[in-house]
Amino acid sequence: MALKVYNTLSRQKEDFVTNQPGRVALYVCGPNLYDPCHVGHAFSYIVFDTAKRYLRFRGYQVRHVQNFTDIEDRIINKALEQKTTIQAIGEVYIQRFLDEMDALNIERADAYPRATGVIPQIIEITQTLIAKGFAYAMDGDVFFRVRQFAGYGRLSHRSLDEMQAGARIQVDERKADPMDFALWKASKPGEPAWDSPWGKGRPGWHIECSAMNWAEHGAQIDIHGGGHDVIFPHHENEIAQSEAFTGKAPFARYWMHNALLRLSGDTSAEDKMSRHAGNTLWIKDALARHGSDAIRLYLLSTHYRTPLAWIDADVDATARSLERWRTALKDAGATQAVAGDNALVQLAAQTHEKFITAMDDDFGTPQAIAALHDLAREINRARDGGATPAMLAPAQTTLRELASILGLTFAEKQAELLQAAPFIELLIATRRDLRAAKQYALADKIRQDLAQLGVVLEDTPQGTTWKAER
RNA sequence: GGCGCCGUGGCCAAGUGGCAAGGCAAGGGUCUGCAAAAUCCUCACCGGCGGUCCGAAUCCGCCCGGCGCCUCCA
Repeated sequence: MALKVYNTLSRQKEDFVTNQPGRVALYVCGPNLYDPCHVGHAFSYIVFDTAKRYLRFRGYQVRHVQNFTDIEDRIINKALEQKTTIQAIGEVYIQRFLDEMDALNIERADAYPRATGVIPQIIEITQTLIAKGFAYAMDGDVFFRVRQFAGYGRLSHRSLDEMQAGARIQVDERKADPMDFALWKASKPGEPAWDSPWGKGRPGWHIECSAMNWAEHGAQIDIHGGGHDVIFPHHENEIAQSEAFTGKAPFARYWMHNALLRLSGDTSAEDKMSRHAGNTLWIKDALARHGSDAIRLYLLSTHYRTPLAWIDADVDATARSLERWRTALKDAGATQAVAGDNALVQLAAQTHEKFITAMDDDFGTPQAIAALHDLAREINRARDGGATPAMLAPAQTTLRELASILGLTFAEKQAELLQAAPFIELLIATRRDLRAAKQYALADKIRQDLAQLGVVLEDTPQGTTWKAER
C-alpha cells in the first residue's frame, strides 16, 4: 500500500517517491498581490494544505514554501492609481491573506518568499541563462530562448509549432521566437526598478518562482502545486528556466494542479472564478456566511482534479451534514477511553484503513469523507443504543483525528457564549422544574426565547443539553 | 485551429470491466409532553447511438450538451 499522486507531467498516477526519503519539498504558487483572494484561491490552498497534512500523517516531514508575487503590472498600476508604493499594496494584501488563511485553518507555510526579495537570485539566474545560451538581451529586456530548451511543452503537452503564439496579443518583434518570454524587463519611467547588468529593470513574469524555489529548496523539489490555469505558460516556463539554469532534472518530481472553481454569474452559464473577470466571491464573504469547516468539507467533497461550481445552497447542505459529526463528537474526551473490542472500536479501525486507502489514491477526499460519515453514524447509533461515553471515546478520537487531516476544527460556537453558560444552565434547571410540574407552556417559552438568542435546547433521556445555533 | 476536462437519483458527488459509496432534500417509522437532535426504512441502471467483451456507468467510435488552457490568472 503506497501513496499515489497524479502527475500532470505524465498524466498518470505515480507512486510517490521523494528525492530524500521521508522528506517532501513542497512549493505552491501563491497569489499575486493586487487584490484580495477569492474562494478559488481558497480551494487551491485548502487542497494543498490537506495534502500536506496527509503527507505528514503518513510520516513525511514536509517543508512548504509559498510565494508572494509582489511585483507585477497590475500591482504597479494599482500603486500608481492610489499614489502609494507596491510595498504598501503588498503589505495590505499579505496581511489580509494570512488572516484569511488562518480563518480557513490553512497551516502557515514554512517560508513566504517575495519576488522582490530574490532580485539578486533572479539576476544571477538570468545571467547564467544568457551565458549558457538559453537567453538573450535586447535593449534592456532579457528573453528566454524557448527553442533552445528541448523539453519545452512537456508539461502542458503541446508543441511549439502547434501553439498560436500571439493569437490574441501582439508579439514583440524583437523576439527570436514568438513564444520566447521575458526574464527581465526594462523599466519604464516611474516604475519600481532595480539595477542590473542590462540597466534599470524588474523581473519578468515567471522567473520569480524559479528563483524562490532555488533559494528556498535548491535545484530540485518534490511537489510543485498550483491551479490548473497556471500550467501554461507559468509552470512550463518555470521548468524551462530552472532546468536550463541548474542543469538538473526534473525540477519538480510531481506537478499537482487543482481543477478550477466556477461561480454562477448573472448569466446562466457558470464561469471560472477569476479576479480580472470580476467573477469572484471573496474569501472574507464566504467565511462570513459559512464558516471554515463547512467551506473545507464542501470543497473537499469533490476530488481536487474535478472542476466544481461554488453553490451557496450546497455549502449550506454540507454544513448541515457537519452537524451530525458534531453530534457524534459530543462530550468527546470527557471520559477516559476504555480499551475494549466492541464493534465500534473495530469500525474505527476499519475507518482508519478506508481513510488511508482513499487518501493514498491521489488524495481521494470524497471517499475519505464518506468513510467518516459512516463512522459518525455508527457513533450516534451506539449512543442511541446506550453506549457509555467511555465506549464511544475511541471512535470519537479516530473521527476527530482523521477529520483534522481535512483541516476540520469543530470549533465550538459555544466558546462565544461561554460567559453566559451559568445563566443558560440556570434557565435549563428552571425549565426542568417547570416540565416536572407539567408547566409546558412556560417551559416551551424558555426554549423559544433562548432559541431567539441563538441557544438551542435539546431534551434527551439524560437531561437537557444546549448548543449554539450554527 | 491545437491541447484537455466534464455529463451518474430532485440537488451535490464517488466509482473507471463483474450485481451503482457518501451527503443534502423528500416520504414513512422509532424516540419524545411538544420540539429538536439522533437513528431506521424507501428513493438511480449511469447524456444519446453503435461497437468490443461471457460481462461496461467503467474500453473504442460517432453525436449532443457544458467547461478550461493556448493572454495575466489558484
